[in-house]
Amino acid sequence: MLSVEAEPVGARPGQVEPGHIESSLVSVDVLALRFDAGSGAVLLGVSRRELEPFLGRDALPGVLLGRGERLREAAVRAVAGKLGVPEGAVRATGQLATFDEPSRDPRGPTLSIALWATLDPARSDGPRWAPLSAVPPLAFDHDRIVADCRALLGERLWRDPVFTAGLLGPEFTTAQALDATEALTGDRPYPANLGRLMDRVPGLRRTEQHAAARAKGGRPPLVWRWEG
Amino acid sequence: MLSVEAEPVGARPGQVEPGHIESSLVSVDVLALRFDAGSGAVLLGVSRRELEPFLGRDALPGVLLGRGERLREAAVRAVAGKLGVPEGAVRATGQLATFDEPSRDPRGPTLSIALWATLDPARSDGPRWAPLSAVPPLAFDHDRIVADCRALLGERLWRDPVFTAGLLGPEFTTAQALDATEALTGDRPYPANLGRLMDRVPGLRRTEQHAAARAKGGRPPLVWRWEG
DNA sequence: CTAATAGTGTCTTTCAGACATTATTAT
DNA sequence: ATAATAATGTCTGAAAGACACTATTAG
Repeated sequence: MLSVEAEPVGARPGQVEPGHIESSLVSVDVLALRFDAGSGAVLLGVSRRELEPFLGRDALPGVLLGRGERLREAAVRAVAGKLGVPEGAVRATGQLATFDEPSRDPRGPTLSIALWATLDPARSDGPRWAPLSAVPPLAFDHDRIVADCRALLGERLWRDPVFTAGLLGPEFTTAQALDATEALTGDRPYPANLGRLMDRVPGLRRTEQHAAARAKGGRPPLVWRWEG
Repeated sequence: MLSVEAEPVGARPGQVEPGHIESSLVSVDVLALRFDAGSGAVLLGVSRRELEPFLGRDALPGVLLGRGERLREAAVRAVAGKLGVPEGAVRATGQLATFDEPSRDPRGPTLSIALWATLDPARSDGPRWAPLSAVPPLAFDHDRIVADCRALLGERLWRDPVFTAGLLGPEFTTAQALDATEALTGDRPYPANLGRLMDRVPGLRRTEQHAAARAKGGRPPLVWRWEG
């Protein structure tokens, strides 16, 4: 299974000889998500490329995985280096999928492991954030990565408390929950139905508090909070 | 917590200097599944290691990913080289999760990308197959990989027609469907309930045919078939 | 008051879970 | 007939979907 083993000899492309390791490079590309409570938008962090290829184009923040480095370390490094987000602002990370098209990077075959990262919006302001529902064209195959992974993120919301709490923060209103759900799934649920769904999320509690009313008037929304 | 699940971000050791690329090796480890229609067992292909480390122990079939090689190619190569299964016997493959514990291989940091592969049982006989419900202790962290991925396989059955058709073959009986579901999820559904679930699987059709009766007598089961 | 926003009650449909009952076969 | 195996009917409860109605705020 590893390089030091002899593979059965036969003319197969991609064959690895013992001692002579020539592997694809591994990059970690991050869907860095930042929930703006004010507008209710889920923002995706993008970075302008300062090198060829795709110089000047937007791209997902990504780094090459270092030897012995863990995926989430690399994701934090990417978010810090490419978006300027301090490491402490990364609330949680997790795997999405791996993209292995050999021609996805013109410099040579590169594996891309896509991770999500949820950020604390108070500590991750910066220049380049795009609403997840209107991401500009990106470099490499990142348009495809975003499209594929957006569906995965939509499935994860409310099912994975670590992701959901990381995205929405320690407390949030029903209105914000509706906005975030719409941003990730493309579909806005009915308030009553989302409320029942949230009642069943482990660790999430409906409080008696109401948030401050909005500028335009209207009943103030309920506050939800994670316990533990 | 499962490695494939979300992780909160904590303290991180180790950094990588840019410009000096020294990446972890990438191995592709395969959960090669073979459904034995006779016994109703889902069998996992394991290979005995012929080199250190873990000499003589069983392990998942795996290979190092070659430069520019696709994950699917590597999975087919692993199954062919380590299990002796001809390439044409691989019906389908897909991603499961990535395991990035740096110490998972004593020879050095190695990323493991776990894939599933479904095999044609008629063309993939061989020496070492273990029921998925009774896998022997494996080398490296493969026990953990199997445990984590078994849950993912259970979720995929009936939801992913490519996986399900690859596992069960072009046609199968209700009894076999019950057995396969029990093997992957650990839970045997009621026949009526599984029948209704299968009625909703796209591309799967309940036929009017009955399979040959079993040796012990009893009503012959219905045959299900994929269309297209 | 009205407009805007949000929460609640409830009906419907879908789906999973759990049987009891009926059907078909070998012996 | 009896045992073995499988299919079917039906009841229950959980969950999603859809909507009408009520509640609370700013102006």
